Amino acid sequence: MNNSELLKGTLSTLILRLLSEHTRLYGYEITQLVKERSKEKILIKEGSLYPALHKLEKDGLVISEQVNIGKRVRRYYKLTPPGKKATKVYVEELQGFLKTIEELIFPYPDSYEPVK
Amino acid sequence: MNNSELLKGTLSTLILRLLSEHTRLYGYEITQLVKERSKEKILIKEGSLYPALHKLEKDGLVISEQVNIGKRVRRYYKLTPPGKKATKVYVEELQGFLKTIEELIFPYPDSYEPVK
DNA sequence: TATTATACATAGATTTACGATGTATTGATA
DNA sequence: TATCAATACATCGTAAATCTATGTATAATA
Repeated sequence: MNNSELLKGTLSTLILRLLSEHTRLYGYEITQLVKERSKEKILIKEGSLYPALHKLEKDGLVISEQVNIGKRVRRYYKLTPPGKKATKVYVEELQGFLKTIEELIFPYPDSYEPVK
Repeated sequence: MNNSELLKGTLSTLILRLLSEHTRLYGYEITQLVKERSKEKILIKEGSLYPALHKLEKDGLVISEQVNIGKRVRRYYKLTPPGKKATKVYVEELQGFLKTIEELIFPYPDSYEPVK
């Protein structure tokens, strides 16, 4: 068990959520943003990020735009209208899931009766 | 995105946690317990549960004991001493992760400055 | 000049949960 | 009594997601 396992299923929601609070973001910027805002606890690897971004684009939830910064290439991503709707749905789903897991993980009232 | 993806990485911790609050549990009982306590929101499938239990046993975190109930067989699982320690570690790790994700997902102060 | 940071990308391995399937007993009900 | 749902175990093959490792290249800094 490690963060990478726990991260599964939450990464795309996380990306969408971050995009929903910024006009546009590029890959490296996302990794730094997550790193900073999670206090180094979540470090998204390129091998996870780029495939995830490509999938989001393939699914029409984000669109990308290549920008030249000097000789360097930067690919900016932003939400599409369907992406904005999906973000709302996914975030709510994730919040619900987190709440459910917390209720299961944290101590609970002793109302449980074993299956007979 | 669905619960099964979100569940990844949390299932074994969930099982360990439930075992830490009961002397012993058997497979089917665990599915029902999770179903009940999650208000039907998390339904653990046999195809997930048994491999997970077997892995926990292989790793020495739980031990099982076969009990005959009439002609039917029941396999009870309980924590080993290392399993108890691991439970504590995993649960804390999961709680930390949930907290981190929540902080990332929920609205945050606008202190962020884009990477230059 | 060498190293670190920036910035993209992908191939292959690993992990994990699920769907489908199988076996068998028990209890309810038609 | 026959049938179906619930109980109870298990495994195989698949799909999805992330990581490691690797590669390319530019920019900044020591």
